[in-house]
Amino acid sequence: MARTPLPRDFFDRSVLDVAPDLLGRTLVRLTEDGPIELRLTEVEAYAGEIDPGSHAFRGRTARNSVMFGPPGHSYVYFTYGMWHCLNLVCGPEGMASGVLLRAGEITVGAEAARKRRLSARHDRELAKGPARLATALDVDRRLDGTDTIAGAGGALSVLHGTPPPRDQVCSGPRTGVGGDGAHQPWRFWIDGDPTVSPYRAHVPRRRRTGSAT
DNA sequence: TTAATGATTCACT
DNA sequence: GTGAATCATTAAT
Repeated sequence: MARTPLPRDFFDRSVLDVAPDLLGRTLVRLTEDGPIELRLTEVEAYAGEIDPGSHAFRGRTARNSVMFGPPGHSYVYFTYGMWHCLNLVCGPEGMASGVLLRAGEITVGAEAARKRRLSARHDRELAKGPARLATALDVDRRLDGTDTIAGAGGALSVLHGTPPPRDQVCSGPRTGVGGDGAHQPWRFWIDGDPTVSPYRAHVPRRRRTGSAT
């Protein structure tokens, strides 16, 4: 049961139902170094065009077009000049909602993950944060739009796994999200898990160039 | 331990 | 031109 792939129906629901339900699931990434498996411990929901924190808030663009497509596909974006982040698109199609995969525990293929995460001092830091997770699993824009329901042999898929008891699922404000959507408790994590990333409030960035004062 | 800051490319306005 | 769903490093406590 635990190794049964999640069906398309799983993702074809409200993102606020899918996000907490993804905790404890198994993400499988087939790399050139072999399979890497990850137990999801932290996620965030982004509710499409009604959510100021979502990339889809200002409508469809070349970058976010996958979010407007069918559920169960991956949405990968590039940010801060060097990092990638991995999302799973939720339904219904056209809602442009998705779940950001923020952290997890590498259960298979830690050796392959370490090769890409040389700064990690402990294995629990391999995927402790969304950009670290993407780096550890060798995820970049080439995987944008990948269908995770394609089944075994696909570059990316999600298995049933072992979800935690309901009372171990916590929720709170999303990390690094400012503006009107900042207060929504749309971040979900497994209570007490050592691979969950630390919360960081949104900080407006100062201009690089420009005069003193 | 926590807080502050530079890195570095791309998409969008 | 501006700012970004972040990370690694350094400095301060």
